[in-house]
Amino acid sequence: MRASREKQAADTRAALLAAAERVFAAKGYLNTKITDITAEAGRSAGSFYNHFTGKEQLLEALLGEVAAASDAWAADEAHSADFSDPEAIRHHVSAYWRVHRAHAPTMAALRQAALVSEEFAAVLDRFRRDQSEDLAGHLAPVERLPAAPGTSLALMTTVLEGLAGLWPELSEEEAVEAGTRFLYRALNGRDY
Amino acid sequence: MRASREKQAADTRAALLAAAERVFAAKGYLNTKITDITAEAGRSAGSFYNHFTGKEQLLEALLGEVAAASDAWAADEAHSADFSDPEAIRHHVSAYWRVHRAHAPTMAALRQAALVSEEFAAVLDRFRRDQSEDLAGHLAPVERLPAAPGTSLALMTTVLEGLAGLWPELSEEEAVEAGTRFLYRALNGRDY
DNA sequence: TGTACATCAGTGAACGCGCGTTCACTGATGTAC
DNA sequence: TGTACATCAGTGAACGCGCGTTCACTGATGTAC
Repeated sequence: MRASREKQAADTRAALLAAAERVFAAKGYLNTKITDITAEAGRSAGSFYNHFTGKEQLLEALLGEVAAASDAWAADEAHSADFSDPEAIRHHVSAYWRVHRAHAPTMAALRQAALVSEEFAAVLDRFRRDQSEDLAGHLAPVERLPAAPGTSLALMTTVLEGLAGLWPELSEEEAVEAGTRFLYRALNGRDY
Repeated sequence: MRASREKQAADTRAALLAAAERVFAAKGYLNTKITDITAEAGRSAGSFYNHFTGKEQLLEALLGEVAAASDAWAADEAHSADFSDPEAIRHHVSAYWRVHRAHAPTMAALRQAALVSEEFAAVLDRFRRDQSEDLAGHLAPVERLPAAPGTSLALMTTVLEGLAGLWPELSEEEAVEAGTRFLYRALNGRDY
C-alpha cells in the first residue's frame, strides 16, 4: 500500500518537530544542534535533511502551527472590542495567556532566532504587528489613555509578554486576573 | 618613561571595548566575531587575547561600567520611597531610562548572552534582582495593589524594560511621562 | 650620553575544533509483468 | 501469486567550512652599565 511509506515519512517529520520543541525548551533554540534534535527523535543526522533544509525551516514549520492556533482564536466568537470594559480586557488577556502557554517553547525560539536573523526578526515583527492591529481598535473607546495611543499600545503589549513570562509560576486564573486588573487600571485610570 | 607602554596597552584595551560596544549595537552580541571587534578597533586578531580571554570577559568588563553607573545613581541623593506618590515613580522611571539609554548596547548584549550561557543568565538575574529589591520596598505603602506584591513587582519591571525598548522613538520627557502615568495608574488604581 | 640587551604590545598566518551537511550504502516497500 | 527490478526513507561515517585561538616573529620602549 502506498500509504505506508508516506506515513513513515510523516511520522519522522512529526517526531523531529516534537523533539525540536522539547529540545528548544530545554536548552534554547540557539544552543540546539541538529544532532540534538535527531538524537532526541531517535533518528540519524542525515534523516533530518529529508524533511527540512535546516533548523530555520523547522522553526518556520512550528510557527505555522502557532499562527494557525492564533487565527483560530481570532475567528472565534465575536468578542467585545472596548477596553473601557474589564471583560473585553480579560478576554484578550486570557486568549494571550492560553496561546502563549501552549506554544511557549516555539515563541521563545522565535525570539531567539530573531536576535541573529533578519528574516526571523521580520517574522516576529509581523506577529507583533498582527496582534497590535487587533488591539489598536479596542483602545479607541478609552477616554483617558495614559499616553499617546501608540505608546499606550506598546506598553500594553509589553505587559502581555511579561505576563506570559510568569508562566508557570502563576496559575491561569491568577495570571488573567492580575493582567486584567493591571491593564484596566493603567489604561482607564481607575479601578473596577 | 614607564607610562608609555602601559598607556598603549590601556589605549588598545579601551579601543577594543568601545569597538565592541559599537559592533554589538550594529549586529548583536551573538552575531559578533572576535575579528569583527578587532577590525573595528583597527587592531590585529591576536592582540585581543592580550587583554581578554574571550568575548565573554569583554562583556563582563562592559557590564562593570553599567553596574558602576547604576550604583552611582543609587548612592545619589535619598529619593522618595513611596509609590503612592507620582514623584517617586517618576524619579525611578527617569533613572531607569537614563541608565538604560546610556548603556543600551551593553544591556542588549547581556540579554543575548543570557540566552546561551548559564553564567550570563545568572548575571542578568542578579541585575534584575538588585533592581527589584530596590523597588519592592516602595510598593509597601501602596494601599490597593493590582495583584500580589511579587506579581505587581514583576509586571512593573516588565513595563520598565518595555519602556526602554521604545528608545529612541520617544524623547526622554515623553517616555518618562508615559511610563510614570501608566505605572501610577496600574499600581494605585487611580489617576493623579 | 651611548651602547647592548631585555621586555613587552602588537601582528597575522596557521592550526584545529565543532558542527552542519553530504553521500554512498542498506533494507524495506512499491511496481511491472 | 511469484519474481525481478525500482524507488525511497533512513543511516552514519566522512568531509569541509567558519571561526576562535595560538605562537613565532617584529619593532618599539625600557633598563643596565
